[in-house]
Amino acid sequence: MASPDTKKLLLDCAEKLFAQEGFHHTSMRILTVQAGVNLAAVNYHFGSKENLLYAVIERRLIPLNHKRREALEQVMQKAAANKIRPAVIDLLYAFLQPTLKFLRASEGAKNFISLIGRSWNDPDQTVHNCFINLAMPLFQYFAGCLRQALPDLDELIFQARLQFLVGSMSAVMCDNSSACKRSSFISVALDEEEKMNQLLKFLQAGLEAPQ
Amino acid sequence: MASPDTKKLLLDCAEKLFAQEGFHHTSMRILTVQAGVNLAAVNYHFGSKENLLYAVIERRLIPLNHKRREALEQVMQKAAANKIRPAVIDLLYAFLQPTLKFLRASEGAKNFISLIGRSWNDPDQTVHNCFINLAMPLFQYFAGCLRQALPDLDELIFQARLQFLVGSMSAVMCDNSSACKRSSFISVALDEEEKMNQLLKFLQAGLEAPQ
DNA sequence: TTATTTTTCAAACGAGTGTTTTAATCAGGT
DNA sequence: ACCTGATTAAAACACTCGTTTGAAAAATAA
Repeated sequence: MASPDTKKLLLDCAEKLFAQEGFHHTSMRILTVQAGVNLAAVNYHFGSKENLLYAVIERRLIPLNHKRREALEQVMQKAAANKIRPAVIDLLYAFLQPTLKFLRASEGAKNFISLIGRSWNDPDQTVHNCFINLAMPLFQYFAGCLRQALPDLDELIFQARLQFLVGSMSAVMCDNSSACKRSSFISVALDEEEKMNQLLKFLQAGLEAPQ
Repeated sequence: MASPDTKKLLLDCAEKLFAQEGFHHTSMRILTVQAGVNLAAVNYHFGSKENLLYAVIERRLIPLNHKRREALEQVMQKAAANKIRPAVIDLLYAFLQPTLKFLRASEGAKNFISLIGRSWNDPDQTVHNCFINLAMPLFQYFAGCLRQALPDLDELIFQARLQFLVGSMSAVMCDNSSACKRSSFISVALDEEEKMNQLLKFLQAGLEAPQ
């Protein structure tokens, strides 16, 4: 274990390039040159380019989703203790608040979040499958919580609204990337906290709209 | 003008493959084999792969956006005649209704809509720029109409909500693709009309939510 | 018919891809 | 010192990519 540097250099650089340029558009040559390591380092340390992608997503998504789950469970427990339904707004907050804290905490987090935001609808199977495998369990738990908060909603309508929710969320996440801003018609935007706050209100209103 | 067949075969096949597999993941070999034409046909008829993408998007998006603009202008004129503000729900309907009709009218339309839905956040510059160039004028008009329907909203908040709207819309559009369903956790879904209807209500509630 | 243009076809081109190989270099243990 | 395993380095591998070429084939015009 002589050099943890090389692995970290690659993870950080890959996180940035995958988010900004896309997974397939990032070649091993560009990646390794920018990271300042040898071309063969990726295959030596991670086995393959695809495994590197998994490592990039895993490194940040597992702790982030852990925080999210904790916050969600807290809301559910509180509701259960008071024998009331969980509130939609509380669940949304529990899901989004860790994301906001996460965005501020680490340097490459914005690139990572943008990578995640895009992965949901990525036409490329590699990226999509990797993301889905790592994100699905928590998301299904989140969906289950929301279902309990909206028990009167028709099941199909609930699922549709869940899809709208995912769309809005991933749009916001993508936007944090500098690459995404290249064509945005929005000149100056809200800071992250206020945008999250607005997303919260938007989603609450949409989810609780009359059928 | 001996063979309009080849061009149409290529456009149809490209529309399908670009939507399902992504632009870069669709090679000229696969494309031309599936279309039943020679490898060199794309470069002969369209000049390049990128020009083919432009042709694919142009063919359907220009008439579709024309319908959308007509419907939007009608809403705006009616509001102006009655000297009232246009209603958010009417504008949303004017934008989405042509899409729904379009989805039913033509065979490859679903693939096309899914391609468009993804293009908004596509990390690939080729796809993204092509889509933006062709879609932006109408979208800015649409945004202007919505702004008139929501004059009391803070400008930055309005722009944020616009972003949420785009996210939800593109999520729904992506979903129409068979490729996107591969990992969807949704077993049975609403038909297109009811989903559009639900999207309408969801967006209206979100856009008109208290600040 | 001949002449001319348009379209198709197979083959090759040059560049770029992820990965593997083989030797060199480095570290730590004995 | 020597040995051993981990890491780096340069080069090559096998492959795919979009595009181009030049001749054959088909369609159109005179």
